[in-house]
Amino acid sequence: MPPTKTNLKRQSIVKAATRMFLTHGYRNISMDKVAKAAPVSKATLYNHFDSKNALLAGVIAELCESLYQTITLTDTLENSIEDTLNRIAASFVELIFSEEAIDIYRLVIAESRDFPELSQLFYDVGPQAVRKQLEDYLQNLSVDNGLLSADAAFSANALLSMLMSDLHMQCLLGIRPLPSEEEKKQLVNKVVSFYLRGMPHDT
Amino acid sequence: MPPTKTNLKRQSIVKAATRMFLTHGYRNISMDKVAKAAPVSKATLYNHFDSKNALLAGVIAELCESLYQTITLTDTLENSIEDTLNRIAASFVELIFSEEAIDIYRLVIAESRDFPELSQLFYDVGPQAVRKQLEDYLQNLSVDNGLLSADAAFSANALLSMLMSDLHMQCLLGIRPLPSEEEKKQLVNKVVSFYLRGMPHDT
DNA sequence: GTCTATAGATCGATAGAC
DNA sequence: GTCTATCGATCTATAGAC
Repeated sequence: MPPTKTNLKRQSIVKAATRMFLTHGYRNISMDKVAKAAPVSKATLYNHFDSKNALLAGVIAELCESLYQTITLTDTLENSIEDTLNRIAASFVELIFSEEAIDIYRLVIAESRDFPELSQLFYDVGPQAVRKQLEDYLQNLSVDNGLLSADAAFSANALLSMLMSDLHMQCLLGIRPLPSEEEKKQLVNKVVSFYLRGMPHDT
Repeated sequence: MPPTKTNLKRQSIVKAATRMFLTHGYRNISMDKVAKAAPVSKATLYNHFDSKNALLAGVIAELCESLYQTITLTDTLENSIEDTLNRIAASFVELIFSEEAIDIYRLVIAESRDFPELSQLFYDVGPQAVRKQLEDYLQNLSVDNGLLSADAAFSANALLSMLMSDLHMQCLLGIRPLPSEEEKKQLVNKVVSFYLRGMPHDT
């Protein structure tokens, strides 16, 4: 896709709409405001997106694409279980407690009744992708070492849920700031060590 | 407060607004629609609530009050730890996977940017109240039996977080139906047994 | 494709009669 | 207190000139 003048306008529109939707919510942002911020005329805006709903769909789609690229860079080195879980946990915590991830989650939840397909998209490329990755790792671990029970799905959910804790709820509700690097580090350490004790094992 | 005609009107307004805000979201419901559904005239509506924002605040306040009454009925019998945790877990799961609780949570999140004080109210009388109750129980347990580490707050969070699992996220996103009684029962059993293994203990 | 100007509907909130 | 009627602002979306 060559950077024609039209495509540049489109990028400008999506960029402005993304920022405003994430910051102030879909319902609070009018097409006038998006056009003004892009900056393009409203006719140009409607030339690229048939409706405000279509604009939201485009915004969410691009956000999910970049979200997915952020996620998939966790490697599966041959370290100890504890080290690997710590790395996965740390990258997960880093992801979900980012300003952007919180904003996307809030936006998708707010519009989930009117746009369930966007919720599904977000869930598949975000939480579900991470969960699946961890589940596969735990499943292989079970086969190789006989360390885990057969229920790798439950184990993966348990770990990720504890990493969210109620910190994530508070951030989502906007009643506390995002955790500091130190807080995130402590959270990961506590959860992983708790988790390892709870894992079924032979000894 | 006697059931005067005015109070009945007010109740009717709050009831209608509650149902419509929870079902369709605050931004999608106009004061005209609330008045029509109550049914009262718009002037009467504004006589009881100075603004649409004030109406939302009233609705959330009443919802939180009834939410809190639903929560505080967990008793602290002198049963085994496993039994007690199972009962607390079951009542928590029953609460958070109710249609109404999901709707309130979604509404509060959607409006958290514009009404952080409502988010705070919801958190205090809902999640925080349950968490505090469980934390106190675990704290006493620690003192009495020497069973737990000093960090009762972390332990309480871990249990409640696992009980939410990603089931709660999916329900919040509206991409799956509420869990059946059987699914909730299995979730509680799995989580509590996993949790008990992870608890620090002497043996 | 992009612009200005505007249509048509609906919003939150209010005035004045009873 | 409650009603009908309406104001001014703002919304999504479109028409027509260039």
